Amino acid sequence: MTVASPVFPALTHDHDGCVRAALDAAEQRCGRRGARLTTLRRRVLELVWNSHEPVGAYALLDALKAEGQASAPPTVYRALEFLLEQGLVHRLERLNAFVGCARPEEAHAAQFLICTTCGRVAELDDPAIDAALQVGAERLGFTVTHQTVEVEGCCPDCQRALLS
Amino acid sequence: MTVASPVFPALTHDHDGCVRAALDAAEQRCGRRGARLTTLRRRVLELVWNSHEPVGAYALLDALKAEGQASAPPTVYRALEFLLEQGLVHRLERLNAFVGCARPEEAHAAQFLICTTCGRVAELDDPAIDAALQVGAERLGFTVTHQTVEVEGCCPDCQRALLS
DNA sequence: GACGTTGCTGTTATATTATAACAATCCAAG
DNA sequence: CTTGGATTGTTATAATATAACAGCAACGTC
Repeated sequence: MTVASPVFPALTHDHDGCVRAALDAAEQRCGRRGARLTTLRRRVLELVWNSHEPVGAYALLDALKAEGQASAPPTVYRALEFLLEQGLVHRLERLNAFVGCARPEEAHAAQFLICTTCGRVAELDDPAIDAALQVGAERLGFTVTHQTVEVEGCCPDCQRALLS
Repeated sequence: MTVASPVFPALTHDHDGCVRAALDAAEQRCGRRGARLTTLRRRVLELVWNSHEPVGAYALLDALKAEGQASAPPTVYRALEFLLEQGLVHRLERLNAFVGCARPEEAHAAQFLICTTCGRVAELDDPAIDAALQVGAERLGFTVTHQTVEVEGCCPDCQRALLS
């Protein structure tokens, strides 16, 4: 079986396993932290994980409505806010969209690679990038509280596809 | 006289000089590139430069209206699009707002330090950060076309102010 | 188990940011 | 001068996000 990848997932990977793993990790993390992963929140997390592409809030809203869940924008935004707080999803600022967090276990300053060809996103957690940022900021006496690092470009799969 | 700073400008710096320098650089750059820095575009650039804080598109729109310029959202967004293309302003994704480019002369991958206390923004052009990103991306076979690096935190001035 | 408190969800309304589409105008090149 | 392309004006609307309040469910305390 193919395992969920921390970078660009294989085009044919066990995505159901991917989602299950994410939901299990979420249950555990919320349990430990005394946070309530309600049915709605769990469902939104699952919807976010349904692809490795970022999902917009209104796409999630439509999905909820489609399955009969009474929903309006705040329904989705509140669930997302919770999931962000718990470190279970990330927000991509350039896209106004959300992806599941690849490493909900540990605290981390994430960086994202966004393939503008296929739309997939890979989450990096590269300490070297983080360090370079900290150093650059410190040199100006600036104290960092949060980083947004989003890199656009072309993923390996799409580069191969474009050559052939 | 205090000179325009590439990082956080002194609280009392020659801001008029700052703006004039930016407009002059813009004229030159557009001249060289055969781009038309029209009255409207020049005026929008000037409004962006009126502070070192990021400005939203609708704030610019209000400013234009206030001075009698017939304006609607497309007026401002089109001017901003032009200025972005020419490398004269940057867009801050986290804030949906715009700042003047500190180094319109040269091509560069910019990083931004956003002070969440005073709202000012400093533009970095730190090759080490750029390099770390390139390396991290290459390691996955990812080709970078654009970077968004926005760091939130507390600037030196505000740290001092908070201590006293 | 009743009760109050807290947090979660539903609902309506609205704010904020951004773009589509087409008409009018300007301007530079021939 | 006129013609073609770029720029601006104008109207309408799309897409993203939040405020405010009401109802309800879960949780601890007695």
